[in-house]
Amino acid sequence: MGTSSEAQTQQQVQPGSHELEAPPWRRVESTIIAAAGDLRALYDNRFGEIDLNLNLASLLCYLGDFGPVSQTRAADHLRQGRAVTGTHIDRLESSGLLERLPDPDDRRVWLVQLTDAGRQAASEATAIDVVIREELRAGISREERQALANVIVRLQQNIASAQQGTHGGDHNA
Amino acid sequence: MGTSSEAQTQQQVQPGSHELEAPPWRRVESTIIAAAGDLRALYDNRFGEIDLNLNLASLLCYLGDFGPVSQTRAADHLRQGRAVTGTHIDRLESSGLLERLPDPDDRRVWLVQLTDAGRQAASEATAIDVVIREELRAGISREERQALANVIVRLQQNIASAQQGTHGGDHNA
DNA sequence: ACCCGAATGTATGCTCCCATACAATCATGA
DNA sequence: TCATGATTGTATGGGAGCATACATTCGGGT
Repeated sequence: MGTSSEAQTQQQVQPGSHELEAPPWRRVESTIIAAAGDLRALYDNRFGEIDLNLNLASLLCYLGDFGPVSQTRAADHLRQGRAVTGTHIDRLESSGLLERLPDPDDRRVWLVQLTDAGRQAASEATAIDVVIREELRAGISREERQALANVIVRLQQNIASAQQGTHGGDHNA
Repeated sequence: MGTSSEAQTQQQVQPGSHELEAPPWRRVESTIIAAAGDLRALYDNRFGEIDLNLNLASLLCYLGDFGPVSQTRAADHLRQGRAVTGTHIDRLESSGLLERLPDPDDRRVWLVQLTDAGRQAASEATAIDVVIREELRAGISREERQALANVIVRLQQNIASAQQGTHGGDHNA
């Protein structure tokens, strides 16, 4: 909040009063969504310092931990579409952080593998992640975090069940 | 999601084994982000049945609860930019769910107000929200939900603090 | 009266992701 | 062998949000 001209764009937090209680569905659900947005923004900003974002860094670290894998495998792991993952790999490849090797057993697939620079970037990304998590831990005990994750996982299961009952609806024939 | 050809696109949950533990940062932070994405998708799907999405519905209900307001005020409340809020209002206006009244005291602002159809849609949206929240509550006690929200709010404060220390980086001066 | 900073709503460009469609390739069965 | 279906990676079109830039209008100071 250096300049005042950016203030209204940045939706700065009211110092004293949180406006979270006001609307009818400012409840747990929207709290989670809002927190997730802030979280993602924080990660993107920090990873931006090494010319990455959360998804790029996740991909990089996944490749660092599990050897060369196919793009589809990486996409499944990151819970993203194959197309987007392909473009991510394009970018990281053009940055020299990874390389595509042909799979000797299947001419359709590329085996994606980190380069030395990629391994370096992955370790930097991991370091950044460690720092962020430490900052976020302030005032929150390990038990609380575990309980939090526990409840959220159950929540996710309920979400999945609810989604099955939803049935998009607009898809005809 | 009836046909099996869409299955791989939809990253359906593996019945038996959750693959959540594998990667190094599949921790609380990414759990929250993932859950938020699923949550948003669920809301969007359900609200899609009345030709809305989560943000549109939130805007609608906000207008329903708090009388006519300016677009900037609505944008601040929904934690969105003014531009996007403007386009949302455009859409809802062209759907006949709200109308723009000139502010007699300030010729720059539009006072946005629900129409009868808008009030109807808002009440439908609220009903949908109630149903969803009930589905999501399964197996999660009130205390757990409150503790969850409590921790997340503290987490959000930590995120905000961390963001202040981040300094986007491309902003000079 | 006039001027200059601030605020409102809008247009534009950018990024990110999804969903679909497609060619190439594999794999299975007749 | 060869035909059919499934799978991999990619191209394309679309939706959604952000940040910036802009014209218009307000407000205060001189």
